[in-house]
Amino acid sequence: MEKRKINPQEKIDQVIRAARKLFVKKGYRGVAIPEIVKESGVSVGAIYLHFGNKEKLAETVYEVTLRRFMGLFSERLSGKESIQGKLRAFSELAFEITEEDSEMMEYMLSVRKEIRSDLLLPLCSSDAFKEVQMIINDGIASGEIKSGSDLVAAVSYTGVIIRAVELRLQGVLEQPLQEISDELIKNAWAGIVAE
Amino acid sequence: MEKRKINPQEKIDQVIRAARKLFVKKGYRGVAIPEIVKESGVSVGAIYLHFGNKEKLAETVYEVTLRRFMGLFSERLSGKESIQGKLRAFSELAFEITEEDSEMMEYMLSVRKEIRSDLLLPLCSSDAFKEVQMIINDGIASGEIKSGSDLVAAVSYTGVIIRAVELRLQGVLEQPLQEISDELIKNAWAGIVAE
DNA sequence: GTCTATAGCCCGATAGAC
DNA sequence: GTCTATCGGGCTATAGAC
Repeated sequence: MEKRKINPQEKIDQVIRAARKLFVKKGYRGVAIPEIVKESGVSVGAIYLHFGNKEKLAETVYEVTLRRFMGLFSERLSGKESIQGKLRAFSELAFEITEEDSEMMEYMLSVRKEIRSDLLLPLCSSDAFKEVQMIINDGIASGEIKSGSDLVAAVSYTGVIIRAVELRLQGVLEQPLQEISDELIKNAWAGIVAE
Repeated sequence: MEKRKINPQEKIDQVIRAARKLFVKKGYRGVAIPEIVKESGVSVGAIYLHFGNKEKLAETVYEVTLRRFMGLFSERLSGKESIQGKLRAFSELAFEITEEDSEMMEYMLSVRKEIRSDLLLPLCSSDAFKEVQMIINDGIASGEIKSGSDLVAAVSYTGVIIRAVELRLQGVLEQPLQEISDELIKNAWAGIVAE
């Protein structure tokens, strides 16, 4: 703890942050390694030593971001018991991240199959979506959510939330999402609640 | 009509179609001109003669696709009088294009600011979205849609529809959208209808 | 371990034959 | 008008000094 020799992990984090920022702005192929060098302050050699190549770097950025989001989501979920409360927790987390770490949210929505890697699907279609879908399954089972396809219900609910995030990031929605959070969550819920 | 000399417009269209297909698959920067040559059967020289450069080609692809979508949308809207009917027309058009010309829909959802050009916002945030918002404004004025922010209502409705399209294109939704169209449209409407 | 310098490659755009 | 051959530039990845 007292040793204070420069932490290699710190450099790695700087590279990941810089890379994500640039990927969001210009896309994977639009970002050259020398740009990441300038943005992160870490040299080309160090980047290739730690990440191997550009594609591996992108995959690491993806995994770190995904892990962080799922961690935050789990935290928020704990303690919530009602279906409605869990879905509200998901929505409010999405809104908060959008306002407080818009770069992270923008990255999650913009990751596409630009990279050859087949593993890189848009974050919000993968684990987080599955988690929401399980919550909705429970809601249908308990009768709180109207019966029908559970997938359709999940699409309907998350659609409202994610679209709001997208349009906020694009500047179409000018107020912070927290200010319209209640209205949005009410609409999303109204779409799927049992009458 | 009998002259039958090769139509230059035909070649242009082939290039546009090929370029859009490849842009969807690999992103603007991921596509090299020689690939477009191979896909379209039109030579490098001809492409540069007609489009000037790669960026202009991308802009043309964008404009042509936008114009086509807005045209189809206008057609569908004519004759519809109720607010609910107009919104249904929008939704069903989106679902139909997704199933019958998935490349066009995927392009519309995937166009990002990859190109330097500032004019290229995601299609579904621009004119089509504004059109839907006007319909919703009318609905609020007439009392069919619950009062509140008109933007929020538009976000809520289109969110359900667009998210369904996205997940269908990604293969998460396995049935054709027409089969779940009614359920989706009912959910989207339930989110914003006056009680 | 970390850097800079550069090799090697591929792309966009053009020039000039037909 | 349409083609092919090619140039210059910028990229990723590596080699070798420190």
